[in-house]
Amino acid sequence: MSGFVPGDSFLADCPGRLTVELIADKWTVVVLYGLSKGPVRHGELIELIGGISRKMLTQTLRRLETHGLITRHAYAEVPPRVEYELTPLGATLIDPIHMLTEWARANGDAVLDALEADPQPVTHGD
Amino acid sequence: MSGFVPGDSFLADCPGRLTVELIADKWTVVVLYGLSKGPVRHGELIELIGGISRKMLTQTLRRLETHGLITRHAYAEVPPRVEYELTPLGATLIDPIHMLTEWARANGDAVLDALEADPQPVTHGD
DNA sequence: CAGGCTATGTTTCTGATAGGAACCAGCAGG
DNA sequence: CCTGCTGGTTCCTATCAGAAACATAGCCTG
Repeated sequence: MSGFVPGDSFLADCPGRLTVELIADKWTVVVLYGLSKGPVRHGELIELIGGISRKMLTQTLRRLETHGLITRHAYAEVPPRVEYELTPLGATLIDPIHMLTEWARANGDAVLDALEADPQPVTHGD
Repeated sequence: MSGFVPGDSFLADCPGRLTVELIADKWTVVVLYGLSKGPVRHGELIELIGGISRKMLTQTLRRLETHGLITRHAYAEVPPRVEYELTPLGATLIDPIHMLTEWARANGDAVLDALEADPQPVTHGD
């Protein structure tokens, strides 16, 4: 192998690995980013994120809630108002998430550029 | 909204957002982590990662390759030997990835703990 | 008072995707 | 000739994502 020592690896069935699989998700990262500036409403997230359906947003928020990363505060008003907010635990995720998003912002063009340059051999295509 | 200014947001259809969706993926993060120490063979990744099928690994590697994050070097030997390695661009992802994995390693227990504590209302379950 | 509006969430249906297992290539060795 | 090694692909199915319609529940309008 390469330089992996037993205790170093989260590459197995362990809490760390499961947690990576929890947040390493298309919508999860974006939602957490959307919550990184403070409490946000459901509808605000829909507009802010763009492209996510209500279903996926609710589903993602629920998962984060049950994992203790965000809280859900529903005000008993009409029309309903629901705010989501990072928990202290969830707040510690802001830094990693921001590093990722900053990297994407900085290198997004290079990545898409490489994609254009590679006309994808299409090994078994057609 | 909260504190999002127009230029700040990657929350739209832009290179940054697309790139986040590229790497914010269950296997992608783990594979990149597996490659972070140097060139690794296909079979090594299978064992190292654990739980990934050859199909998903190949698929993930191909996607990373076409996006310019890794290179694939196939040696014309028998039995075949194929090594994957981060490109310079891909290497700049190590820091963000490691921050994420370190967070997961540190907080994995807390996350799973919260999951146990929340017996998930099961809104429409059953 | 009927009907529409609001914001959140759920249901339904369908197309895409992940996952597993079997199969393929190509050569070395018994 | 048959087996094994390694990387990769194909097939099939269970699961998931996405879109759109429906549900709720009170307020506002006509």
